[in-house]
Amino acid sequence: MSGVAGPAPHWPVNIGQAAQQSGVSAKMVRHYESLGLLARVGRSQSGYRLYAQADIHTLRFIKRARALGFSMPEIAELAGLWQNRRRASANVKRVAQKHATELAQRIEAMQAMQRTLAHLIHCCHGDERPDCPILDDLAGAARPKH
Amino acid sequence: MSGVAGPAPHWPVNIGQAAQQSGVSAKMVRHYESLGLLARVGRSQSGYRLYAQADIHTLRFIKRARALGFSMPEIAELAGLWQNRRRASANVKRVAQKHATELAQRIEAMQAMQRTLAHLIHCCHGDERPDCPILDDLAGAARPKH
DNA sequence: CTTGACCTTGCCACGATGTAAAGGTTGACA
DNA sequence: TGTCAACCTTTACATCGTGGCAAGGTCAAG
Repeated sequence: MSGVAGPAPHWPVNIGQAAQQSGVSAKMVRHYESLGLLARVGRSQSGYRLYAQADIHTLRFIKRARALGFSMPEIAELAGLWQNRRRASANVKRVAQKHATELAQRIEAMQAMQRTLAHLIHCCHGDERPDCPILDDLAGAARPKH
Repeated sequence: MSGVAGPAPHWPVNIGQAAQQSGVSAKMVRHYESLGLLARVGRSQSGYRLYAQADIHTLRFIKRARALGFSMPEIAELAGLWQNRRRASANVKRVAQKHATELAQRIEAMQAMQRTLAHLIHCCHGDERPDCPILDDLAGAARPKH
């Protein structure tokens, strides 16, 4: 089963192994736990955290959700739904839809910036002379559009 | 001259007026000063900051550059070029070009997220049943593409 | 017993902005 | 004169996700 390289570790594992298996840094594993995203894991006699395979799955879930840009509260909600066998997929879809909408808005804002930038860059001859439409715009020259 | 509403203030003005005239919050005016973006302004006998019209222009410059997504170090560089009469517009253009490139990369990353999200959302029927391709994806189902 | 790799907790940093606290200044008004 | 509100001052803390460092405990191998 363990498609990852290396000898199959014997479970449960310490945080280093958990980090390696999940691709999440040990630091962030602790952080997720402190946020309540990860159920509090067991501890060894000496206080080391002990992770079962289910915890690794959760960590991978979080990592994938982060890669899609979900915020931590959103991930918390998604993880809750994930572990609830009686969930309605509509709830999951709603969270994803909301995130997608916000993402689209941020993209649009950045694209607006980029359009303006591209225009200014296009207008700037970019030589040794000091005249520069980019600076003129930033200075609020508010010069007529044409 | 003062196209902004209200009676023309008598210069120099306090930070509140400067904030209002420039559209930058008083908090951020102080912050920009601490970053060295704004030349240290004069002070009244009682320690109040005093702003001349040139300072308002600089604040508007910073605000506009922020609106285009430039970082504070980039704005510092741009402001330096702005105030240097012997600048080469090529330097300005280089800064803007670099920013535009980074912006494009971030936009692309977010669009990649959005494409995946849109696909997953499309696949999720979003009803009361628990089956959900969104959660399946997050759980690393890594199901075959078809 | 020592060494080195691992783990623990806790604090600081980023970037840009907001909020809040605790106190000084100013101007108007009774 | 006293008072009050509006303004200013500095300082500290919050965001969000991540990295790094420090001081110390644990464990396994030599």
